[in-house]
Amino acid sequence: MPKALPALDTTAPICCSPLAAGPIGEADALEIALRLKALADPVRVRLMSMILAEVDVGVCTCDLAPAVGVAEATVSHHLKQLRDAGLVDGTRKGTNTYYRPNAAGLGALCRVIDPACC
Amino acid sequence: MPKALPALDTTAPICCSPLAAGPIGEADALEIALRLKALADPVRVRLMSMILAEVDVGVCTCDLAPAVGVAEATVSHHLKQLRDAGLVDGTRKGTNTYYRPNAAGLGALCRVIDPACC
DNA sequence: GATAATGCTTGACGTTTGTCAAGGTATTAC
DNA sequence: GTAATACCTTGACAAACGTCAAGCATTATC
Repeated sequence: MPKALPALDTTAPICCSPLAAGPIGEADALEIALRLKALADPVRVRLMSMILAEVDVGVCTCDLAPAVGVAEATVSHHLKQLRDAGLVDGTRKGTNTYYRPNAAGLGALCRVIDPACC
Repeated sequence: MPKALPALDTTAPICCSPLAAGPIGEADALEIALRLKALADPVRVRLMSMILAEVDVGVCTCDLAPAVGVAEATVSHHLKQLRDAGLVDGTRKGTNTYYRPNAAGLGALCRVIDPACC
């Protein structure tokens, strides 16, 4: 019986010692795990790569849905998770919502995983 | 109805273009997602931090289980996932199995997420 | 206003995942 | 050889997740 995971605000970039700095507490582990989980899905990985590829233009849901081959509602659901994890930003322009990568969130997550990387 | 994820050999470090290099295919996305998923759990994040902290000594299951507060069988289950994802290595010495981080696997995963990081 | 288009939310479903108890397999010590 | 220790595997159950259909909000166009 998995204990229910608490709901947290993960929109801000993760901010704690890197894993290699020593054993971390339950709270920090949960913060890291929630952000990793936000990216740990094939569809979301592909969405992220498309958003990163069009960093200067921005991409809307209607473009992403056919590109990954799932329903628009599902894409919207995935984008919400990426947004809640602070990995992408969405800005509305007219009827379209354009998504861009959140460099701070991605970089912070990367630094936590492997401090030797930077 | 989520389509069943195929089983892959993910013990080798991920080896494909970083996300920011452009839209990636389904196969690569799956490879990345499986490795991220291996780390996307609070217990596994804590286990990883403990293994990283004792990189020169190595840690055995019997030490890890009480430290994270779950049953030994559960720890073994988590360690298997980390091993299958190529993030840690386990070597048996007598009755104990000692775990060490797999720097190549961790570094490669990090590079895929954020190429600006290295 | 009225209509159409785009994106988000809700509900339902089947799959996957995390957890532990119980049993199994080596390896060491006597 | 026997007993004990350490680890892994299997089975079962509950929680979480991915997917889509249907309906709702918001905005643009007429």
